[in-house]
Amino acid sequence: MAVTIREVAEAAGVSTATVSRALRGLPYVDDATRLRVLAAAANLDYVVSPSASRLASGRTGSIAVVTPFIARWFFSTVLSGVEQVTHDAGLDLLLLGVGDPDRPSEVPTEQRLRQRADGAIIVALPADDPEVRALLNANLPVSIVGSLVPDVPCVAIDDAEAARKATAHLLNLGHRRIAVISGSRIGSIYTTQEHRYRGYCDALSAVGIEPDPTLVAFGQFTREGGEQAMGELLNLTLTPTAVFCMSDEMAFGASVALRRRGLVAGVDISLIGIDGHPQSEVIDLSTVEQPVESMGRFAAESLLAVLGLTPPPVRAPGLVSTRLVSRGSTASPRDGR
Amino acid sequence: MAVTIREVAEAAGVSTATVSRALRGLPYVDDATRLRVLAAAANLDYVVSPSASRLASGRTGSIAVVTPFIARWFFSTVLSGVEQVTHDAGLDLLLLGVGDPDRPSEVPTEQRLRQRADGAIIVALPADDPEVRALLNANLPVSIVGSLVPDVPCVAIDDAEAARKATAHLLNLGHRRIAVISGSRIGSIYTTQEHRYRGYCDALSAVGIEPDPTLVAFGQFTREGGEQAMGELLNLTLTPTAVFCMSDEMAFGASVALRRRGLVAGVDISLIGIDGHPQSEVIDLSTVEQPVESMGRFAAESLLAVLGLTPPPVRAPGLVSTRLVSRGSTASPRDGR
DNA sequence: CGCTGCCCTGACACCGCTTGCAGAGCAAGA
DNA sequence: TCTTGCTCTGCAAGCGGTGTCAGGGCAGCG
Repeated sequence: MAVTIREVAEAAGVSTATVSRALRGLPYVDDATRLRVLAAAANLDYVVSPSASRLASGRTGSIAVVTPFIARWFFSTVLSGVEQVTHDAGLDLLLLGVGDPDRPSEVPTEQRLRQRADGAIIVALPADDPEVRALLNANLPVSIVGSLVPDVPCVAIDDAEAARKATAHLLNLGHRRIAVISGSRIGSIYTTQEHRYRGYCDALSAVGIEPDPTLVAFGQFTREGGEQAMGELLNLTLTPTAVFCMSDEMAFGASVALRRRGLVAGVDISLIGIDGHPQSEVIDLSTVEQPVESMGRFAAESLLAVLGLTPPPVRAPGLVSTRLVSRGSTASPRDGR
Repeated sequence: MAVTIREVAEAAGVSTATVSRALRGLPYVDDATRLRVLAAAANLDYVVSPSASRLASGRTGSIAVVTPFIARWFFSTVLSGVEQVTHDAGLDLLLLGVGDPDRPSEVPTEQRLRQRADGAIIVALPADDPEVRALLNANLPVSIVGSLVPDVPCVAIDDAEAARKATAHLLNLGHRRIAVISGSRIGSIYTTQEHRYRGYCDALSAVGIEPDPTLVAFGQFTREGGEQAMGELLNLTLTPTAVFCMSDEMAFGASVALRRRGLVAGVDISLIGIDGHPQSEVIDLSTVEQPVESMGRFAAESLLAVLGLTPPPVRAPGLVSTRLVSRGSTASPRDGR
């Protein structure tokens, strides 16, 4: 069926071992021989069988991305960054969803992962989940996007700082009653929201404001959730003059809630998110931008480096910086509020 | 290192052949034996080596998604649908980007694809591109999202009809000078825009309006492109009263252009897109919705059926229906315009 | 001229699993 | 009792590469 290394060997008049060496650019192959082999291979449209190669060498030539979501902007953008790198490096990219993210028992086991990839990129999975931890402890090369774990290459933003920036921006505009739309009420395994909540509190405390628990709503990091959370905040007797949303998507939902009540973001209530989602510009939403695609690229590059396939990237892993983008959705509070 | 089938065989007191059969649920294995094997395997944390299994059986147990984009909403949403299905079926999902989409010479060759996947899902790639065509002609099981190709399982919307719906909606509201924001000026290999342009023209012709070439702008199917295209339309001496954008993302850009000039969609100019992008609700954009995630799921299910892994899906492949969603961005033209 | 050491090459034993084939055991039918 | 036909199991030959090892050729050196 498919053309095998043996046929190439025969066509080039050498042994299969030599073909293997020539094709992979190993040393100790005469230039003339190598050329003959390359020509024969090209001539026959030969492609090495990855299965055979994997079996024999133990290397899979592919890396896995383990992620709880695929369609959401943050995740697909990370994925896109990863793909650019793996594509250029000639590696296969295996996409492993985690199934229902609220029941993360679907994290692939180390054995399963190791059998199909040389390394894995873990996107925004909680490092203290037992299954994730098991993966990290296993000596499978891993690179992480979205949280910091000691002794593992990571890319993440400083969640607390990003939240502080956003909240401080609102404070600087003169807001004092600032609500926050967080993820889920129950202590989620995802730590992002806790860090961001801390940053929010820190910013308030810094100007002597006591965080008000009634000004916390929960939006599940989804647009719909953000919409509902904003609805709840608007039902308070004393409504906030500004809302810090822990993600742009929730801010989008919040802006829908505002519109439904005839309110305008940046006029009646200020709104800020975190992400730098492309749509934030569309609705003129202030936000704290994070370089998501390069984070994906960087995670992949770090992993390749760990695998010894490339020299290590110039920048050291760790925290990447965020940037406040002030747009029309944030303004000083109106008089009398 | 890893546990092999031999160790399981030994632990269960049977041959490797029996282990293989028992684990895969093949017939002709005594129930008691099967149970013993299963227990031994579980006990040892055994996972079959996919490389070995692939090499021996010729089946890879994985399917490939070939796509020009990953981060864009339509594509990541399709991908998400596909992943749900492959995940449930226990198949590996290989993600193959096409590199720079304007130079689609990076479409993987049949040989390369066949070596690493049992079948492929091709997302929104032009069926008349020579490399894509080569893939389709090869007898590798394939399923297509986004265009219709004879004798291949496909899911797509009727692009012309969707465009007709959108345009007719504007016409019904009383608009007569309706512009269109298309993809790229040069005859792109992607046929989507041609079909949608035809639908636009058809709708106009149906009410006796001659399509006006000066009312066509090009937005590359990106937000930025849509913004620029709308800018051009607004610079016309005789500006349109409504604009049909061939995608929601371009409509998002268009709405930014409007805002920058202090215009309001649905008041000064009507705007409609195609997609049903979740953000369309956020900016109150009228659109023609397509069921993107289920399209991905359906493509995957069809492929599994072709591979003989599942019974064929109930619904026949082909065109899926779209739904006009009328929102605030479309309204009757103001008097005097 | 013989020896050493370096290139280059081929033979061949795996890698871990699947599968065709053959054989054993056993029940049913002749 | 002897076939016949099942069910169940093991043997062993691959699948298509990789990597170790040994060997041949040849230049350099004593």
